[in-house]
Amino acid sequence: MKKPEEQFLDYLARKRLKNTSQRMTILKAFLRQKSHLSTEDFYLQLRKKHPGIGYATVHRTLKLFSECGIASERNFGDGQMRFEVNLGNEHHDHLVCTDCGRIIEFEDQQIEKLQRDIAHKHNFFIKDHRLELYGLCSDCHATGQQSVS
Amino acid sequence: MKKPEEQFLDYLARKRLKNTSQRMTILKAFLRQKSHLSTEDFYLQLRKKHPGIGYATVHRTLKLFSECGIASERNFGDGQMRFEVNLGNEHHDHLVCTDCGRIIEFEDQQIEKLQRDIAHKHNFFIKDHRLELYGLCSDCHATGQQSVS
DNA sequence: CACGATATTGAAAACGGTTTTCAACCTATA
DNA sequence: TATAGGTTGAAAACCGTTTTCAATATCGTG
Ligand SMILES: [Mn+2]
Ligand SMILES: [Mn+2]
Ligand SMILES: [Zn+2]
Ligand SMILES: [Zn+2]
Repeated sequence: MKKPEEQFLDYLARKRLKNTSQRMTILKAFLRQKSHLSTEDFYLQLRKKHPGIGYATVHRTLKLFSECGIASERNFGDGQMRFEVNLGNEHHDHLVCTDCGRIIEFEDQQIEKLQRDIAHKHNFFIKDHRLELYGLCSDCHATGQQSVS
Repeated sequence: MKKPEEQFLDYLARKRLKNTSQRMTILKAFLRQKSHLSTEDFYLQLRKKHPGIGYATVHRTLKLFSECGIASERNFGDGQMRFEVNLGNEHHDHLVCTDCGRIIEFEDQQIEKLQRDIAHKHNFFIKDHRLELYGLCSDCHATGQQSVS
């Protein structure tokens, strides 16, 4: 597995795109951030240290990360696109706490197998899938209460 | 299981909402339509026979259907909200053809069980989940070609 | 039935996240 | 350094969803 930095630079070269200071700044920040951040949240974080970089550039660069394979776009149904770093290339799915927003990742080979079985049964060619479990994480469940809103 | 019409009328009564001709027209049309239609598509269909009914009313009424339990909102990641009639109350998941838009429904108790196991393992309380398999349906796969776009 | 309180309607505007536009600017190459 | 062409940030456009608002309809009550 190539390092993310390398993978991104290779992609830029391949597509005759340019290596700019903004792109490198965003890349470093992105690799350091916790994952599953929305574009907006990531931008707000970044802006603290790099107030000169515009939202549009952040947005475009995150899309580049996704195109070159070092990031994945996620959509947890709250109307915001989220991005996460691809560590290795293992697939995983998510538990999403609807109270505190916590995201827990999981992988289950049995489920993946059963999905392939279903697709096969319908003569369906799977290109991608998404499995998300929504509910309350251990912290939010423990109290027996959802946060007062 | 109560009939959808009845369930909707009960809901209106319970919430002290009014039984209007628009709502009844939309209800009848909705129960007749094929499921998984976007608000826009449903509205365009409806407008052919009932040009007087506005988009806002359609939108609001579909939300009412969802609230009273006779419909479910779906989001297949194309940026459009979709609605489907709840036949009975059985849960199901979807195969989504990314080429022709065909939706195939399925239900798999093994997967549901494994999901509960995962939630339990993380001490997570599941309120809802979504599982969608994206790819090519048998028709679109058979040709070996995606449609020329 | 008529009244009046209250809910509903359709058109248009507002909303919110995403994407594009554009003129100034930068990068890579020679 | 000169040039071609990609990049940038701000602002505007976009697009599906939701709200606003004045006119209208519903429905319990007299
Ligand atoms: Mn993840
Ligand atoms: Mn369905
Ligand atoms: Zn939580
Ligand atoms: Zn298809």
